[in-house]
Amino acid sequence: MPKIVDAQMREATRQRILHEAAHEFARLGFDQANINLIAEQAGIGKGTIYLYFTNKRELFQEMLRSIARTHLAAIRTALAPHGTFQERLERLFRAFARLAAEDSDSFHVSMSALYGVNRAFQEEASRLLREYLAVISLVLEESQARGEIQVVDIEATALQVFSLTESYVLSALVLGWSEQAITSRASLIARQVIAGIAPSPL
Amino acid sequence: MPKIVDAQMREATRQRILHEAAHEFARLGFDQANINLIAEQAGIGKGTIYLYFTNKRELFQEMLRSIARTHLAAIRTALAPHGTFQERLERLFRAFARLAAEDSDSFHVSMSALYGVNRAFQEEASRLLREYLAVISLVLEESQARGEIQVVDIEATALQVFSLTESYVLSALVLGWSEQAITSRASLIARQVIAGIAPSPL
Amino acid sequence: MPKIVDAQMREATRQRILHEAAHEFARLGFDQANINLIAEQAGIGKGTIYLYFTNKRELFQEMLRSIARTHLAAIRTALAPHGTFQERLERLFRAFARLAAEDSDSFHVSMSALYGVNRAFQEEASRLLREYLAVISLVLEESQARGEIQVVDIEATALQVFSLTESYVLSALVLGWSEQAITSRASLIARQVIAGIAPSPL
Amino acid sequence: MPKIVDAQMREATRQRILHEAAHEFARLGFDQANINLIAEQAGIGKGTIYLYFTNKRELFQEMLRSIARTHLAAIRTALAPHGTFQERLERLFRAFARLAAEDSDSFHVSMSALYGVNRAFQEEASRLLREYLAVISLVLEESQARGEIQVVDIEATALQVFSLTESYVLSALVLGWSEQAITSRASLIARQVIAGIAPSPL
DNA sequence: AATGAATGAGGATTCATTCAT
DNA sequence: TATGAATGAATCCTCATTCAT
Repeated sequence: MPKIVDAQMREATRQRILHEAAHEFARLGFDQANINLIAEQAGIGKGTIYLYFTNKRELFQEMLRSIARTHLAAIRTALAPHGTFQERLERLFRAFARLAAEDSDSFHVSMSALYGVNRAFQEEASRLLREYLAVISLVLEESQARGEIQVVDIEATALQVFSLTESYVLSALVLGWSEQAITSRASLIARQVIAGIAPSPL
Repeated sequence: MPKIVDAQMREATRQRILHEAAHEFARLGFDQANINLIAEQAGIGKGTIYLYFTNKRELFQEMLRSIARTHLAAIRTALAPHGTFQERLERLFRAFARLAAEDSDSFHVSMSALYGVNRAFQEEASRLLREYLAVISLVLEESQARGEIQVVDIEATALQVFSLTESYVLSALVLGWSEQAITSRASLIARQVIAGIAPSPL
Repeated sequence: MPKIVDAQMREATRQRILHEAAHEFARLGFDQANINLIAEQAGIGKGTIYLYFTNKRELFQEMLRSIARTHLAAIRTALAPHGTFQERLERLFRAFARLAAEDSDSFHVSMSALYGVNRAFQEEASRLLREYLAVISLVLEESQARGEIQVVDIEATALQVFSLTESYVLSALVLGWSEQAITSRASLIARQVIAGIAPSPL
Repeated sequence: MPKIVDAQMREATRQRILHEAAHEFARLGFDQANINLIAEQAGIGKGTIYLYFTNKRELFQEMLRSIARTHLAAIRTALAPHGTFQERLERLFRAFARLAAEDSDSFHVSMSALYGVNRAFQEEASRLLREYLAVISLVLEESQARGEIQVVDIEATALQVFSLTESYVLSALVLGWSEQAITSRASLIARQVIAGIAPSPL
């Protein structure tokens, strides 16, 4: 069955390229990243990369989608429907902190796409953000149905939750905080989100 | 007094360059932005830009500092010591929304520097972030002294406030929300921040 | 054996670049010489030149070394240890005249490096000059050992010999003399050098 | 008589420009030399230089002619018709060594024009060389008329004399010899020239 | 399929020169 | 006459992409 082996090899190479691409794009940004270097670090010839991806831009977008899939999976797992709403939020927060710590390349690249100025990728980044929000919104709706919280504007609230997790983690990274320091605040943040969503009288 | 006129002209030109630079850098990012085009749009020759800024990099940094000054001024005004803590926070949130709406170029560029991957400007961006946080921290300390809130970790809390304002606003921009839509939630966000800072028992 | 062919092709291309470079550098000098034009005249794309040489400067230095090797080989052949000292000197003089006539580009470039003001290459040029002098010095020592001449200061004398050959030839070129006109004086120059070295009483 | 004062001032400024130009051209060569810097060091505005010289090229040529005049004057003085032919030659040799030591800028610039590759100035340099040779030729003719020497080809001999002085001095400079070391060989060189010109039987 | 030598578009920067003051 | 701010032509070099092998 050489075909299957070939297909596996091909997929393995593809993943290796995506991995090294993430590393380089995270390190230098889209423009400064060097295709030749990515190929070299992936252990293939520089021409070969074009057998897997149309061009640099396409490589970047595929890498972005790949990262998005990983992140979304982590988000979905974290938000799995067991435990209280607060526990689910805490898990989400910790998941982000872990992602940022374990694969900071992916995290940086993803953030850069979202907030970076290169409008060329804004559309893709926007789609990415909407997917994130969709997952969070789903949880909000569930929790509302269960009477755990009471939300007026689901989308806006989802955005708040997102801001309070991904952006908080990123800012902390920029300031050089440890994963430990970030995670230790998970519970507080979760409580704060809930407080903001279902405010008790001041 | 031709000297004053000249100095005024010079400053006007400098500002025009900075403005167009912000536009281009916001549109295309640092690498893709074209110095020649910036000069052209500023109505000057391409060599002239180098009479005002040492090189492309310096232009970018100066533009960043210029934007930071504007943003910091807006932050300081918004956080001026009158009204309750919640009112001050609301004003801060509205100020950010307004900045983002009125000069989205500046906002994007500033965010890109903070969260973008171009490590070349990370140091400057980090300094910028610290300045933002310093202003917010000051207000937190004041409010704590007045007994309005009770904060354990000032710096971490300031970061939360920052995340919940600037990042929220930016995400909303990415999603294409109107300033109206963003501003209308100012009160809620402010309440949420306070809830997170001085949590009432759940 | 495509490898050998490739290596041959590569070396051929390299030589073609060096040749055209010598032509352009001789025509316009280091600064005015145009890399793009050199590439074009060598029949390759402008990027290709950088696959063979790091940069313009490196190209110039390599070209200089290449010329130096050729000149040194000619000098060594001319000074081969057969015939009288005067005959060897005559051969040296004729060799220089021939070099200047056959590849005036190389000759000009080499002289320019020695006497030109571009300090950037002075170190390399100085090394080049010392190599020339070393070869001549060797012959002087041999001839002295054989009792043909009597020299007090070998290095200074070598410099004299060098001046009276290379510089004389170059000046003649500047004045537009023919190789014929230059060569016809070889015998006289050789005699003069010997007279200066081993002066008979006036 | 403000006119005379003005004319004097103008001439003084012109000389200052020429002096600084020689310094810069000697230091960096024609292309790398910076007009602005020359103006600055001459204590005038960068526009002013164009009130004295049409353009950079013209400035260089004027500077060359100015240097040539100085050198020719030194040559003529050295070769003044008193003393034996050998004494006159010795004075010539010492004069060159002194010129090279006292105003190395001029010496380098002049050599660079003669032997440098920038063909743009070759015509001017050639003219310069011919003037040098004309003066030397005159002396040769005189000395021949007096029966001091016997020369077959005046022009070629003049070129030999020139090579043995200017080029020797320059080569010595390149090798870092002191003026002392160079001058001390004046007598020997002069004798050698005469030996070459009026060879006694070997 | 894999390779990497060759390509050339693209752009930041310098600096001689102009000209309004 | 003197100035220097403004100009833009000119060019080295990088690197994504192609294509012959």
